[in-house]
Amino acid sequence: MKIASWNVNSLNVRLPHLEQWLATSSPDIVALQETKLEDEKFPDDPLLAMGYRSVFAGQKSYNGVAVLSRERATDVQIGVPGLEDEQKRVLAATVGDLRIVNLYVVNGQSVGSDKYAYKLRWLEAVHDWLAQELVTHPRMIVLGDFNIAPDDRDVHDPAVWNDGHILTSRAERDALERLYALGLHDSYRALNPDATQFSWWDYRMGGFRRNLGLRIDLTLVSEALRPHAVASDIDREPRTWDRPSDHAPAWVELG
DNA sequence: ATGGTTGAAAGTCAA
Repeated sequence: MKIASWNVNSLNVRLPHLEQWLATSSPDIVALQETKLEDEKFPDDPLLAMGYRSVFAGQKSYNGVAVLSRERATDVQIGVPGLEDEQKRVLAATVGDLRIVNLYVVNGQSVGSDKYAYKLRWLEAVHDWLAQELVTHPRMIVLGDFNIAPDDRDVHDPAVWNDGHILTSRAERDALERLYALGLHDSYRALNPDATQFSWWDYRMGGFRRNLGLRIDLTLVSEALRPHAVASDIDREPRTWDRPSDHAPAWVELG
């Protein structure tokens, strides 16, 4: 059972890449972020032709999340209950005996900005919600674009990506560690303790060519699933394709 | 990293 996350940065542009990647990687469940598509424009027909059903929550131009699955998804939840947020960043669904929580975490722009404050508030709301959700759904995978690099192993240059920097600031990492404290474990790091591999490279300044990346796309597994997580990796190949997303797919395999 | 690139959209905003 392979479960993946990919920020596609416009599903309209990236559908051919997604199709190619689905054909070769054959995941069972895929969480997509930044689809940037209104729901009526979601390409559910071509995906269904490849054997994937879709549930989605999108908007024009920005944000947008979806879950693709070979098995039908049920109990779809859009957004965090009780959190006022017109931005489509959260989609949860049950697939088989797994609860899938797809997150497109707020970027935050820069430390101290209004968007940074929004990011931290948003993460706190997600934390409180997931604490409740885990009671009823112990077999949970929380995955997506977290827009947080967990520690120095996850950045190309810790001197640059430090406490003063967005995506690596202490408060952001504290928020991520509060999710860990719920029993949500970073499967990639648990299975690859010494590896440095990135999931995002800035389009600018030849970021990918020079491997100036961060690992910000995460697949967290709940305590009940941790013993079943047998492999986790990042597939950087789609980042080499023509007109790529700036993110690569990250995945976890449950045995 | 005080620049630069991409996407959506039609001048900028978000990342």
